[in-house]
Amino acid sequence: MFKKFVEQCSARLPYGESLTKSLDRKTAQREALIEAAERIIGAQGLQGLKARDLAHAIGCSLGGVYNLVGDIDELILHVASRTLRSLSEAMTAASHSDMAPEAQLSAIAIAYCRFAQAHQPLWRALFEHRMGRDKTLPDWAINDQLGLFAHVAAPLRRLLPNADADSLNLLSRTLFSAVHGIVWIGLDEKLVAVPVAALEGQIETLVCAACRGLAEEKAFSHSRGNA
Amino acid sequence: MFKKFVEQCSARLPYGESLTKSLDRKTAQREALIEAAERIIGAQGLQGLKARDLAHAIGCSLGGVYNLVGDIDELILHVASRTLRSLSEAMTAASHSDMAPEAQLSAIAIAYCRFAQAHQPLWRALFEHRMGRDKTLPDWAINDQLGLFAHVAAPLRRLLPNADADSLNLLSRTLFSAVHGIVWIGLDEKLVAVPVAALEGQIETLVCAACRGLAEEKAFSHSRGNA
DNA sequence: CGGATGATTGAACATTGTTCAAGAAATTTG
DNA sequence: CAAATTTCTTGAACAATGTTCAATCATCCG
Repeated sequence: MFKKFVEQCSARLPYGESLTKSLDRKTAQREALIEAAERIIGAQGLQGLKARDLAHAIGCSLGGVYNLVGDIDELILHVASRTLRSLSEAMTAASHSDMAPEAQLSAIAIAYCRFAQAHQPLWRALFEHRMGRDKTLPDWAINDQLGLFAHVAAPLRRLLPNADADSLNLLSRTLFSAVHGIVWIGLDEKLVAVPVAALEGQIETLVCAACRGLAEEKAFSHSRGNA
Repeated sequence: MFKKFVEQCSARLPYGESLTKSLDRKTAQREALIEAAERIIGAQGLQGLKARDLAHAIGCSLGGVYNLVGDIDELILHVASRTLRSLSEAMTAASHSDMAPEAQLSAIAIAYCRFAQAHQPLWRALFEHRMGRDKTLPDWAINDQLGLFAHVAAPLRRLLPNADADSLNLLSRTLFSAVHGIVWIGLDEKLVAVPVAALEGQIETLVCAACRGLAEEKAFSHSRGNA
């Protein structure tokens, strides 16, 4: 009876060393799985991701995939997490706090646009993927996404020194989302694609216009703080 | 030999009257199919649309679905077309050209947001749906979507009387996309949802700020017309 | 080595979209 | 009306895919 054995010595792990060794191997293989998934999504989009291809890519059997990861959804979430990390890095790299706030916001937005172009399938996967119904998004995945808005918050605070923290949070999200929308629709092959030069120009135009308009909004701290 | 018969009198349709009658019945059933699909997507989202359910819903066999419509993708496109029509109507209804341009643009944006809330699954389906690979979007579907930008163009022209037509087209698209992005991310259950009141407030804030910023941009017609 | 335990496998299942040969229905012709 | 011809409809079959799990294999301890 294995159960009894475990109950007797739950503190000491059975097969102590080998367990960790096999765990290491498992996490390594899991990493390989995530990387394979990333490659596939990057090349063929979310739709191209097939359990059998993954199994073949990392050299294990079909069932093996499912003891590295609970689910294909979970796997996609891991890829998304990676994508968000590199996206975040790209935005950080473009964000110089010695610029004027509008220029910094523009630069962040342009960086977002470039990243989206350069890794379109991975980037689209971030927003296309819907959890299979009833399954709910784990917290870490949500927090990853919220981190994106943070990039916008700092320059925005400099732009609007009178705004309170809640307004700034909301506005960060809003400005980010606006740029996201422009890029999303601008790169959509479904519609007539906008030339990329024009797209970046539009982003800059809108970000600058919004900045100017926001900065002018008198006393952003109180009267205009819409609920 | 039927072929020979057809060739002999290609002008007169064989089974003349009955052909049109059966065509009528077919288009009627097709309409029913589209409506059923609309109901299902509206209730359960794109993922909930199953060929077998559709067959059952309109009382025909599984195969029958495929001689009303070539494809599930095509069916979704028809539903999307309907959704775009009602969305367009909602925006038109909210758009009063006796308002100040900024107010009109705000009103259109708010109408977009309300429609999206009220018909979230149908609205999301517009942007979530990707054509199965290699299949390409028919022209009528593309034109449907481009029509949305037009709502923004008229008030924008009043706001920026000096802007040339190309700039206006691009800017319409940009402004629309920005609002779209705000709504898309604002309503995303994946992230912490923004309260709807706040969402509408944000839309208004951004649209107004952008309008002010754009209007100030001196001589929008020439120097600043980014490529 | 032998037995116990964990890991891996791949065959089997469930769910889908899609096709198509065969049967049913309808329409024309004689 | 009956036969012939054409069209429509059907649902069984297929292919692709995610997921599970009993059986097999590998590994580790004594």
